Amino acid sequence: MSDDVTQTRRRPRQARSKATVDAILEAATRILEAGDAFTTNHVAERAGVSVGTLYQYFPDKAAIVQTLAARERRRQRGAIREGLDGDEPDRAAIRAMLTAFDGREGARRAILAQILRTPTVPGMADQIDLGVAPFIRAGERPVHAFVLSRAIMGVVRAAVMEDSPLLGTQDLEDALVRLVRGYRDASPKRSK
Amino acid sequence: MSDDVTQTRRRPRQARSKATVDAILEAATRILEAGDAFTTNHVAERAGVSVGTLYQYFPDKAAIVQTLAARERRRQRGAIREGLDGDEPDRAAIRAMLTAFDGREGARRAILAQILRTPTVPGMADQIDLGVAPFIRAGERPVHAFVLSRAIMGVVRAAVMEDSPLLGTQDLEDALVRLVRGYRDASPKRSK
Amino acid sequence: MSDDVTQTRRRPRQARSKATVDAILEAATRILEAGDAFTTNHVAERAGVSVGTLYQYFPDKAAIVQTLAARERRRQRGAIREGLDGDEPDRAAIRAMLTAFDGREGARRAILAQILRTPTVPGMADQIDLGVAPFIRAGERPVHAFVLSRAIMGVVRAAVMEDSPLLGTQDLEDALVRLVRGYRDASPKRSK
Amino acid sequence: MSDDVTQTRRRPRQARSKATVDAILEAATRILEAGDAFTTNHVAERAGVSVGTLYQYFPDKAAIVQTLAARERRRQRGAIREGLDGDEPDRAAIRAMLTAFDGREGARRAILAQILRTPTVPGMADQIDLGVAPFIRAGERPVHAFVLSRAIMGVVRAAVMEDSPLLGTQDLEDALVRLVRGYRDASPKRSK
DNA sequence: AATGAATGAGCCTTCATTCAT
DNA sequence: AATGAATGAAGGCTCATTCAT
Repeated sequence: MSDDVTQTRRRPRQARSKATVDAILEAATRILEAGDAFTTNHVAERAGVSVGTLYQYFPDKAAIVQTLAARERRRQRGAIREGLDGDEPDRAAIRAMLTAFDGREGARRAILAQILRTPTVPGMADQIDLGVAPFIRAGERPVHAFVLSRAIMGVVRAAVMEDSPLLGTQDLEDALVRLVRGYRDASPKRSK
Repeated sequence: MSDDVTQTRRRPRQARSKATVDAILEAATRILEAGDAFTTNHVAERAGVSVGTLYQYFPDKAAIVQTLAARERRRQRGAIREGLDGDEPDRAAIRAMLTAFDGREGARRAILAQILRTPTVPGMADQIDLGVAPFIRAGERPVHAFVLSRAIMGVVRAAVMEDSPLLGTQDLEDALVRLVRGYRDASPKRSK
Repeated sequence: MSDDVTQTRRRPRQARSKATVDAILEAATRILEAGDAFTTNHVAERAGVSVGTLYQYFPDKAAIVQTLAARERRRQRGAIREGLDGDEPDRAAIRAMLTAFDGREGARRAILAQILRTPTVPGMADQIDLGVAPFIRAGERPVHAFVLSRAIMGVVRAAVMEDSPLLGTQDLEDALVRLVRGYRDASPKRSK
Repeated sequence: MSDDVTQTRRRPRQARSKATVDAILEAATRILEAGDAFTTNHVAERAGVSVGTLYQYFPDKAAIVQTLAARERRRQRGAIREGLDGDEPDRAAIRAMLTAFDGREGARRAILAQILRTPTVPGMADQIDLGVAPFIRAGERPVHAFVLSRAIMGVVRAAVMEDSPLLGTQDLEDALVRLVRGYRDASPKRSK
């Protein structure tokens, strides 16, 4: 539906709309990145539009964050998929996740923080599970996908939020790979 | 003992004071639990005291959360220590962490969320590292403590925040133990 | 012109804005005049706008007072300048200062009091010095400008604040002129 | 009445009271001096008594300031009187006023500021007038006492409040003397 | 007399959202 | 479609004052 890429002539308004939405999201990102107060008025101002316009495209403030979060998720998933063909898909996936935070760490961290702060960002978890597919042996039960995905996310989130010096190091990547492989290869002993 | 980060304005020396502080903390817990708006006025009201009284014992709103968080941490650490003597200290520790969230999950989750929401809750990370000591082989580098502790925290947090049905199951406990042991026993291969 | 210390948040470009700002300042004046509690909420209410609107035009409470003060200063300076061409510029200046308080003494007094009460109303003194130029002989040292200007201000302030019956009388004007001329013509004897 | 210096045995309570009052006033002074928040709780605490006790001796906060102000006035008046016998009584008086602010300028300034801030400090003006007696020729009308006293006070106040470098200089003293003598010797010309 | 815990009205300020233009 | 002035509920916090002990 909204994926319609057809190039018709009669979409000048929609083009403009797209530009406006982009401007708003870009502004939101920059504000988050800068650590400035994330208010609708600021976002609108920085986007060069009026608050009124902002509310024409987003029902409320949370919607902006959700959109940002969705974009982030999509990006990650894409990156992970790309690595599926290589000979170390798990490492590739981890590298993808970590790399995502290299460039504009500030913005990512802020988005992350904002997401954590926003009560309703549903579906987040499911999305993550998908992304973690490569880590799991076929046929394993859901609990394993859950544990592995949350474990990795936990480490990445902590590294970003705590501004850890480990971010960007080979050490961290190796450790995460070890985490995944160790889990996969360990015998699922039950408690006695 | 010496880890009480709480900055009380007035040391509650008298019985009445102690009761008041407890009432406030109890009210705060209940409000967090109920998901109601966590405002100083609400907390005070629910505690049956005036805002002024509240501010007589806590310098600001964040201090309340910090106190709650400190209590939680202390509890966890104690539980972990107890398990150190058994024959499966790692499992004991994990069980302790998970069990902590059994009873009043709502409150715990809320406290957790509130902590995440409160910018300044320093030392949290270090505390966590300490608790994770039993998982790590002596002599391992810091990166390992970091990764393991955050991984576990990530899983626990996710389970609590997402209200996962896995919470309280043997499956989850087993999976976490596997995570820890797998990591510990895996050979720390470097990337090529 | 360039002395507008006021830091307006939003420049009132539109007619409505201007009207709003005026309403706020007028309300502030009336409240000060009436001796009512000078709170942002009261000012807004009396101005017939919401607090939010008030804060759209003034960054904080102090800014309102500053604006009022700036207006007052500007008025006085203008009046003093006008008298510079006459044959009794010193008398003209004094008359200007005194006259300023004739009409709405209550308001002026309140503004004065409020200024004294507001910690940060910088530059006030310098402004005064300028206004006192006509009283001083060219080449005199700074101490003289200081003493004369503060002396006059002291008298005027006292008359206004104490609600002196002398206010508006020829006597007071004469006495002030005498103060200025006496000082100017006295030989600057040093102490022995 | 309260000047009764008789040393009876039966005044232990009153002695203690006196000590308490002094402690409170001393604490108030120190707080004013330090620029700390001048609140009744702070004053009581610093005085080593409870707020309740403070309110036992002072009906309200303003009373504390008034007492401080009264003390200050008394001190000044005394100093001025002492100089009346010398050959330059006017200079002596001025020196007395200025000297008063030498030692603990901070406190004086604060008291001054506090006085200005406190709406009801009645009688202040009259007291001042008395002190200025030496400046005025016998038989002059009230307006002259008013103008001269307020002029001097204005200069002193400004010097103190603006923390002028002139404070303590011979220049300032000379200028004030000049102000007084110039006024006294000037012919009281009327306006045309 | 003294204590100090408790009070609560009230202050300043923010910001998501609306709606007339 | 866009604008942006206006709204006002709500929040965190202070502090003079009271009163049971």
